[in-house]
Amino acid sequence: MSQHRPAGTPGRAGGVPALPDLPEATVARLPEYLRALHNLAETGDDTVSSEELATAAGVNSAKLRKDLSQLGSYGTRGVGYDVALLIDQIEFVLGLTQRRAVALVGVGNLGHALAGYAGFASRGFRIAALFDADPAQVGEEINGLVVQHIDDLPRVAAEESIAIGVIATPATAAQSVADQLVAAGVTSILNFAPCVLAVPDGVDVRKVDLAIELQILSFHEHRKSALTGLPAGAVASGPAASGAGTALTAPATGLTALPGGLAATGTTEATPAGPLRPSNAEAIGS
Amino acid sequence: MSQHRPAGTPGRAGGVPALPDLPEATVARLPEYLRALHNLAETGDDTVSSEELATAAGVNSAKLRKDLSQLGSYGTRGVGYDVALLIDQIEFVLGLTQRRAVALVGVGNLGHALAGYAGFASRGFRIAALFDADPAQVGEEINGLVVQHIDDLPRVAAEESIAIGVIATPATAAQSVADQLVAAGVTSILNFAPCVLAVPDGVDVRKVDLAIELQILSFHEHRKSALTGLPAGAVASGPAASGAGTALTAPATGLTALPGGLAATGTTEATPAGPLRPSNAEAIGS
DNA sequence: AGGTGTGAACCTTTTCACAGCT
DNA sequence: AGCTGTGAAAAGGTTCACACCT
Repeated sequence: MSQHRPAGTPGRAGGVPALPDLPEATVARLPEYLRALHNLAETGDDTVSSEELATAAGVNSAKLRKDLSQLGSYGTRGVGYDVALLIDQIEFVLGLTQRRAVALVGVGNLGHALAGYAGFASRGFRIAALFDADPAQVGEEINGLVVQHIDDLPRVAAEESIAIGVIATPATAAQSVADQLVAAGVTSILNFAPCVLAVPDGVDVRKVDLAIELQILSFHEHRKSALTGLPAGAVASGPAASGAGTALTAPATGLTALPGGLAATGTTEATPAGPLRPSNAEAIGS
Repeated sequence: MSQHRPAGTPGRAGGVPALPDLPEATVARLPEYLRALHNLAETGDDTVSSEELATAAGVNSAKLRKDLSQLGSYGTRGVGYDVALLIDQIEFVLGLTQRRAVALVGVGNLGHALAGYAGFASRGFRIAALFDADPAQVGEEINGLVVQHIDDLPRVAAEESIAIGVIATPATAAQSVADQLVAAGVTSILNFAPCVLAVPDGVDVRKVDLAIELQILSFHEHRKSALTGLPAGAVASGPAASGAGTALTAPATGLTALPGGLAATGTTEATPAGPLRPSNAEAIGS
């Protein structure tokens, strides 16, 4: 969201004891803690220390404790956190106490897979309807749901109280679909199409772009091979010429040969490859 | 990666003119710029201003300029950026001048969709091999590729120079698959399984968890309805009891009713819903 | 002893605002 | 006149280290 905060009204205001504004970074990690907690609960653990839970969630314990303290969370000093209690807390904060209805638009390749993804159901969501613009797809049954025409969206969205939409259409269709979702009352969108969506204020959009993830990895690959391959100068290949004008100086300017400092720009907390390997019954796929 | 930077060696060291350490936040945005640039190139634009490109990529222009300046990029004051040149620059930095070979493990529901995803091919990657542990799947042909048994990974990875692996297996199998990928020489992993992977130093992991994305949206939904629904006190529903001990005080403690300040914690730059709707020929799905 | 909660230091990222080039 | 490149300020996030509770 853009929404430059009105600059006043930070923490508490009236007499409400609320701790409102969870940092966005914390919000993004809570689901990971939740998953780890469910694993622990399955294996019968009653309490867990910040250290254990942190490892299971792939973060460090300081971060975890700070995150949980934001919830005003109830750990016990000297003991740890009550697993069941913490699950309830996080589920409450994330709004998962109700099973939320989701509309999925676009039942192509990826849409099909998403429609059949068991992880949504097991983690708080119910795919309530499938839509497509292609009449050839309409009527098909996937995983017990019949694909409906996108024009039926407003009616179905109202009937099913759908507030979250998933876009799995080609990029060309995505903006139009987003407009229709918003018109139908959807206020949160998960977008798998590789394009930027314009939406009104108050509507949240998250984007997942599969190719972008790979491109980020590619950067790190490039970086690593620049390090190991050629310790100093001598770049192997410049950019593949694609018809640009001026000579491509910048690549030659550097960026390829790194001096000394080793990459700190990484992506994951590379845990020490050992003990903990939380199993999880949830399957992606068939 | 963890890798606490050795604390010395920041920018340049020897005589190399390099500008090594791109900020990770910048790296994560470069692919988005690249996509936007390709759209512009298709529509015949030769140059683009930071303002235009920023809008097309869903960021603000200050951020874009800072990002591009990190590349030592060649914009022209008073004019803008040369589209073709910038494409080359970014592709070079991201290591996309070679088409990188990717191994995909797990051809279930999601794996199938990924194997058929055209966006990988069009954006710098070649799915070089498909693997599965299930003998029933082995031999199946998907999109022109025959599914091989995971045990063949080392051989194939060497033959095809595979450095990037994608995991689309159930969570239970993911760690073992990751180990096998690493053993086969893979140094970057994109993980779709809902679990944390332990990998050695020097291996990058990125994770995409579909349910987590929805849960983050759910939080914002929860937040919005807390705002509109009940301006002051009176929470409608506490957490669904799930067998915890102590009374669930914290939820009652607040978090539900927000005082004044409007949400700034959002997810997207909510662009003003208007002009620009970059079309893009890339399709997710069939 | 063991482990949470948290102020304070530190680092990264974003935003501002403007000098300086074309 | 227009637009990039960039220092400096502000905001946001992470890590440290320890007081304090059980």
